[in-house]
Amino acid sequence: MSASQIQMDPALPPRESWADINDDCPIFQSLGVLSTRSAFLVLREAFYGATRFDQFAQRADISEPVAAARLKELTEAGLLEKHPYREPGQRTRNEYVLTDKGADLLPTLLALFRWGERWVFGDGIRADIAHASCGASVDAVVTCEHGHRVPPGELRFRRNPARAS
Amino acid sequence: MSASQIQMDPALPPRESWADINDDCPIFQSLGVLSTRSAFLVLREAFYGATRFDQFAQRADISEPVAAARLKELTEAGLLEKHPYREPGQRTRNEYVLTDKGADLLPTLLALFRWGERWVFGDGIRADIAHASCGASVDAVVTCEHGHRVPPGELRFRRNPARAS
DNA sequence: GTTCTGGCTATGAGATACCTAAGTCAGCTA
DNA sequence: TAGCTGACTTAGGTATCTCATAGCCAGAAC
Repeated sequence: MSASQIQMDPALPPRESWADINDDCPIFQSLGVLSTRSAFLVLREAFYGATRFDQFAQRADISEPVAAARLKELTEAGLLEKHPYREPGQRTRNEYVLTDKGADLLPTLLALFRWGERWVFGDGIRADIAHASCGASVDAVVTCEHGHRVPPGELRFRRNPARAS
Repeated sequence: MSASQIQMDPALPPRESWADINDDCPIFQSLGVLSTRSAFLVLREAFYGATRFDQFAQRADISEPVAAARLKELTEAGLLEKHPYREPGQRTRNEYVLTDKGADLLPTLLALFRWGERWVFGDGIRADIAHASCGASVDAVVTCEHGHRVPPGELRFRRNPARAS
């Protein structure tokens, strides 16, 4: 096997014989909410500070019906929350803010961001996300609970584990 | 602004006025290859050890035409490589293996995996990915180049930076 | 009351993604 | 030479995603 593959626990049966191969997979489940491009773009804008309907539509460069559909889905899925607010002299409006569940997608978005920089833009860096207090660029780094940086070849998949935490 | 939003460099103009808002965005560019559910599933199986056509189709639980289309796209995009090989008494076949570019999506997939575990499965953990040499669970952790673990509130977005590296 | 504006909603059409079922094709086996 | 098998490909249909355009509605402003 190549160094980029995840080692499978030798005690596991061959993958072909697993039941519910997708229903039991957290990646597949995550894609339930995130299967469309516009969902990623709406979340991107939420992280970049958008809260209002027209901001999402305009900044993500998606049509209003799509923005409405995505905001509704993401709200129903618990990634965004609708908060009514009122500016003086204006009627009540809703703003959409990230919940903890939505905010927890930051490592995923950041990993995608960095991958795109490295492999699509290459050296022509157009933007950067940095640690505000020290100025260094950030990335989503594969790390174990003991704080080790883990190279791909040292990953092992196992089922129903007794988790160390 | 909420603690989950990324701070924008104050020197930047308001986001509404940015040109090429998506063309310049590495997330958007990454979604060019990864906009479908089946692309994620095919990559998942590549990380789990699939190399042959029927393994991808069966293990990802997608139809053969979709598997063929995705393998072709991912190969053309440089995430997978086709390698002819031959087992004794068999004719030549192709195996599909992750390139460096494809393997570099591991943090993204892992981040999605962990998010699904936390927010879809909750405590009913069905699987785990661990550091083989120490046994601890791994995650994709937002970390700066100086090694700091960076909380969401301390992220800052900036454009055309002089990168520290 | 009439107008205006922000925040959606409705409609219809085109592209994409997926499925099942059937077909092709190379090369080993008998 | 006539299967057989693994690796796709083709055909045809449904569902989903997206767009552009147009409409609706609440609540100021006038």
